[in-house]
Amino acid sequence: MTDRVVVLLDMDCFYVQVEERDNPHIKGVPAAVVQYNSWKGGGIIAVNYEARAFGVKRGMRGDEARGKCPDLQLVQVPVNRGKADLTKYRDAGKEVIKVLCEFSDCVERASIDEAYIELTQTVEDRIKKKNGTHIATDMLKSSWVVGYDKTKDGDQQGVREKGVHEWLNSVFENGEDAALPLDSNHPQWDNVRLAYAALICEDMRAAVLAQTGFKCSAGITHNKMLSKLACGLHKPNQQTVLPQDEVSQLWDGLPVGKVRHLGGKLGDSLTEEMGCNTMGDLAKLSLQQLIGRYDNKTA
DNA sequence: CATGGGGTATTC
DNA sequence: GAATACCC
Repeated sequence: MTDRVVVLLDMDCFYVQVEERDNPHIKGVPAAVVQYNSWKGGGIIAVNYEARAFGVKRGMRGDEARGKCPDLQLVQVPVNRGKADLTKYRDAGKEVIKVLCEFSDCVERASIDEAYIELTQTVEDRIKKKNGTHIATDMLKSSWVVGYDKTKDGDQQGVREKGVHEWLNSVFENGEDAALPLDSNHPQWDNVRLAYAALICEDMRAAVLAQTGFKCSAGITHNKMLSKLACGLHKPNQQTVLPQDEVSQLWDGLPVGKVRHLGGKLGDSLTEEMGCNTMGDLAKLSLQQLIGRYDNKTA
């Protein structure tokens, strides 16, 4: 089903970014947010990328993290009535949602720091308005395209740019502006829409940064499941397009537990009882086979 | 005691 | 409304 265009936008180490905005002191240096601190330095619930380079992880105790990174800045979650109070992060999340609503009237808040944005209509409007223009490689400054992103370490930016260029050429066919006007008769209509969605998403993330000061990553595909997956492929402060024609290759190497909702008991059951190690294995099963083991809806 | 507070969705 | 599953 490739009818819609959907973006998942995920804030990078959000709680730390909120604290960095409040206190520029901790910007550019290793930092983490902890809740409570009396027992072993508190539990870490967010880590910035500077601190991740030292091996600091979510779930670690503050003391343990200081062992790995002596200069780590630890910021405590405010406490209210004896409990960790996440209100300030929740409010900051609302600021982001407000910006996203400028780009679509269908925005789903999925958590404090994530939202799904239905861009189908926005993309269609943009294509109609911008018809006759094309998308140049340098308009997609922070975009990656799955299947065109093979990096052999070094020159990351060069690999990214080359991949985007090749993909745009294949989608728009020699010269990036052939086969106009663009409409649903275009032989690569779904990819044309993803390309415009990537362009809009670059603008959307720039607007989030300009209006809130926060950076984020995004996934751009035809549904929520794939956009969530794509978002995680290039972080932080980047975005990833996953064209539908690349999905089966991606699935062949992807453990089922990496997909949203399959990270728990259902995923384990698929692996142990149905023999599915990867999403590729799962895709080979028929609906009938799944109905034999799970209830209708789950199947 | 020792990740935990909080969200959605489903089922009974 | 409680219990369960899954998520960040």
